Amino acid sequence: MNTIPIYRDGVAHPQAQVCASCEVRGSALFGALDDATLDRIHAHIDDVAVPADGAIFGQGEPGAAVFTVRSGIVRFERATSRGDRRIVRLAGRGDLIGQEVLMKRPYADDAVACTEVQLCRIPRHLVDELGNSDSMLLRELMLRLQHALDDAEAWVAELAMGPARRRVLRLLDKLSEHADASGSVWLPRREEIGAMLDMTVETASRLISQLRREGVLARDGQRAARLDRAALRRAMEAQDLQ
Amino acid sequence: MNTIPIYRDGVAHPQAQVCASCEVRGSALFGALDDATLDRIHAHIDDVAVPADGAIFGQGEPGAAVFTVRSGIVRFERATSRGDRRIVRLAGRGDLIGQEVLMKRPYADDAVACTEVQLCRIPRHLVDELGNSDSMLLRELMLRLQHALDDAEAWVAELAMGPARRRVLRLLDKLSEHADASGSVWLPRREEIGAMLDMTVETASRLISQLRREGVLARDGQRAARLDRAALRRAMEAQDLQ
DNA sequence: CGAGCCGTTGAGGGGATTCAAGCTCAGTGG
DNA sequence: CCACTGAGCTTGAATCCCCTCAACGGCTCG
Repeated sequence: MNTIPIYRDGVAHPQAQVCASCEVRGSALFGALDDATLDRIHAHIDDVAVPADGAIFGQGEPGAAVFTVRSGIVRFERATSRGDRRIVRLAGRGDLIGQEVLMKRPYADDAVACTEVQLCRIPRHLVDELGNSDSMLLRELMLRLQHALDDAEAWVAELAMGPARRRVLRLLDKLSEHADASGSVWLPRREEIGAMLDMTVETASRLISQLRREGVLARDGQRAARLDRAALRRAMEAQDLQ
Repeated sequence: MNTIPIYRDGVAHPQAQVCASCEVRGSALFGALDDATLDRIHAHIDDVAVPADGAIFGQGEPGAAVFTVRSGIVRFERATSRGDRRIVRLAGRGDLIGQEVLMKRPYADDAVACTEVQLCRIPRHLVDELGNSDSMLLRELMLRLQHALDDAEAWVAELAMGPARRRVLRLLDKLSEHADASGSVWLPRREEIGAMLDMTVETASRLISQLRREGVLARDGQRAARLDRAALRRAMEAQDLQ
C-alpha cells in the first residue's frame, strides 16, 4: 500500500500529503466536502491495490466499507439461477462501488478486478457520521447511485440486445471510455466477453478475430488492444442501419 | 382525480383524509417522515391516474416531480442507438420513479403505463426542502435508488440472457410479483414482450402459446392471464438444469 | 518437455428470425 | 344485423446466426 491516497493534500496528516495531486479528487465522492472536514477524515481512509482477477468483495458479505475506484476496471458479477455467472456492470475511474453497505445491506454482487485496480477504502461509519451532519454528502451519494442505475439500464439497452457482432462493437466502444493514458484499451478474456454479452467463447473469439482483420482492433500486449475509433464508429453505424 | 391520496390521515387537510387507509403508506417514500411533517405536505401532493399506454414522463424532459406508484405497472423505455425502443425495467406498487429530477437531471427514460396506473405526484421542491432538514428522507431516497439498481442488474442477469423460453419464463415469474388481488397477472402484448426480452413478436407468441398448451398459463381476459405457479416453477427448473 | 490454459478455426445442428399467410376479435358504418 | 376493417395474435416454412463439439496452435510454468 505505498501508493497515493485520495481526496486532499494537507499538512495535518501524512496520508493527506499527496491527495491534492490525485486526479480523481473532485470527481470522487468526498469532492463535495469542505477542506476542514477532509482534513479530519484522512486518517481513516486506506488505499488498496487489487491485482487483476482479485476479489474486492463478495455478494452477501455484510461489509464495512465503500470504495472509490482510482484506476483500473471493476466488474460486478451475479450468480444466475442457472448456476453460471453473468457480468452485469463495469465500474471505472471515479466510480463509487459497494455503496449498498451504507444502507446496512450486504454487497449485492461480487466485485472483481478486471485489471489491476487502485481503490480508496472508506469505512462505513465514516460516511454515516458525516451523512448525519452534512446532507451534501448524501446528495453526492445519490448522484453516484443514479449514475450506476443509468449504467445498468444502458447495459440492458446496448450490450444485452441485438446480434453478437453488434454487442461486441458496443462493448469495445464502452471499453474505450476506460482507455489508459497511452490509448491502450483493456481487452477482456474471451470467457469474460461471453459472461458480459451472453455468448460462447467461440463466438467472442470469432468476432474479435474478424474485427482485427477489418482493422477495427489491433493487438497491444497480452490483454490489451489498440482501437481505431473511426473504424469502430463506421462498423457500428453499418451494423445499426441494417 | 377522485381517488385516494397517499401517505397519511389527518384533520388538517382534506386530501389527508384517507391516507391512513392507503396500503402503500409505510412502504412509500414519505413513510420515513414523522406525522407533523406529513401534515404539512399533503396540500402539495396530487394523485394522478394514467390510462394503459399513457406516457408518465419522457426521456430528456427537465421534469419537476417524482412519483410513487400506488397501483399498476410502469415500464421504462430507452431509444437504442439502432433506433428502436427497448424496455429496460419495470416498476410496480410502492416504487419511486423519476427520482433523477431530484438531482436536477432530466428524466433518464420514457416512463409509460403498462396497465392503468395510480400515482402520487410529489413536486421536486418539496423533497428538496425536506431533504435539507431531514436526512432520513435522503436515506430513504437512497434505499429506493439502490432498489432500482438491484432491479436493473437482476434484469441483466435474468431477463437478458439464455434461450428465449427461459427469458419468457423468468418474465412471467417477475410479472407474477405484480399480480392483483384476484391473482390475475398482467400479460404484455407480444410486441412488448419482444421489447423486454429482445425477441421477435413471432417468437414471443410461439412461446406463450406453447406455455398455454403446457398449462403454465391460462387466458384471463384480454390482457391478463392466470398462472400456475407450481407448473411455472417446474418449467423453470427443467429449463435451468439443461 | 509435457501439462494446462487460452485463443482460434472448422463442421454440423438447432434455435431464432424472416417472410408469409390466416386467424380472432373489437369497433365501425351501411 | 352483419359485412368490413384493421390491429394484434398465431402458425408454417425457409433461412441464417449462434451454439455445440472438436481439433489444433501458442504461451506460460512446473
